[in-house]
Amino acid sequence: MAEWERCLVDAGCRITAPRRAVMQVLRETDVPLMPQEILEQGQRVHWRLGLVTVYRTLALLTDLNLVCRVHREDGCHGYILTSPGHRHALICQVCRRAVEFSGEDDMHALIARVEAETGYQVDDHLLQLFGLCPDCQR
Amino acid sequence: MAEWERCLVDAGCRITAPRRAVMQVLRETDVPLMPQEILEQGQRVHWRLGLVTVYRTLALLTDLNLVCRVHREDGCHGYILTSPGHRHALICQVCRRAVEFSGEDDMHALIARVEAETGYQVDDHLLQLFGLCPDCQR
DNA sequence: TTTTCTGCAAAGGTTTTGCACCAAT
DNA sequence: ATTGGTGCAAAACCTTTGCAGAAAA
Repeated sequence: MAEWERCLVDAGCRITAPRRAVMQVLRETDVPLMPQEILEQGQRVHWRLGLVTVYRTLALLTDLNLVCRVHREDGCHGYILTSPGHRHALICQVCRRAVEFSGEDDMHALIARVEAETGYQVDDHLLQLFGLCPDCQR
Repeated sequence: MAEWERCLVDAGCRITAPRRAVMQVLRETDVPLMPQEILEQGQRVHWRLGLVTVYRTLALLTDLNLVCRVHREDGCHGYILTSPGHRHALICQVCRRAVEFSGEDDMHALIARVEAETGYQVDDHLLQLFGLCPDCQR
């Protein structure tokens, strides 16, 4: 049984065809996909898949921290698998291919400084980088 | 004439009552406001203000870099005045009060490292911090 | 007077909800 | 057999667009 399936079972959830389809689509991409795109690709795996179920599945997987949501400047959201220990996305502005990176060391330095400057206690952060991937630089 | 008015005139735009109302609301808050909230507060200044005009004004002010948009975890957007030289928002999760901070030095270090690791060329970044402001820590 | 701006209404797009049926355990 | 999940339809939102009238320059 795959790790994500164990995770769902432990949470008291069932393993279903729609959930398998969504996970399969997400495992096959390194571009953050929007719910509509996940639907279209997922229907090639499970033709009865509906958009509502995609939303509900993404919400579940996000709660379980198996999937994370990235923000786009236009306000839409894309979803990619969560990579353990790598929490931030770097997204190509041309082909939208995303890689994740760990920025914890530099972030800790920045956060400590901002906490000292502002008096705020920082609990969470949202960091995304945008640029050109190696292929699109040519 | 206020600086923001000069900025609009230079861009070939007119100074109107709805635009004054939106700017006044934004100058009186340190919490990022959603368009609907800007409408409600702006109507106390200019009762004819409509939601469509709020959106159009925010788009204009954002284009002119007088106002910046912040992302919330729930997917909504808030708007606050742009502070020169301070590009990132730190938002209190209890009272939503926001301060801006400059993180350029640490960000440059992080970006240089990520560029070296991934081969991407990084052009832009989205960074927001969330936590507790001094008042809400008690 | 000329051009831009505004407000309304309507459309467009994304996300959520209600409900009856279906499927996993 | 039970409980949770699914899909459809419709609702609820947020945001944009078309257009005629109003206001700034």
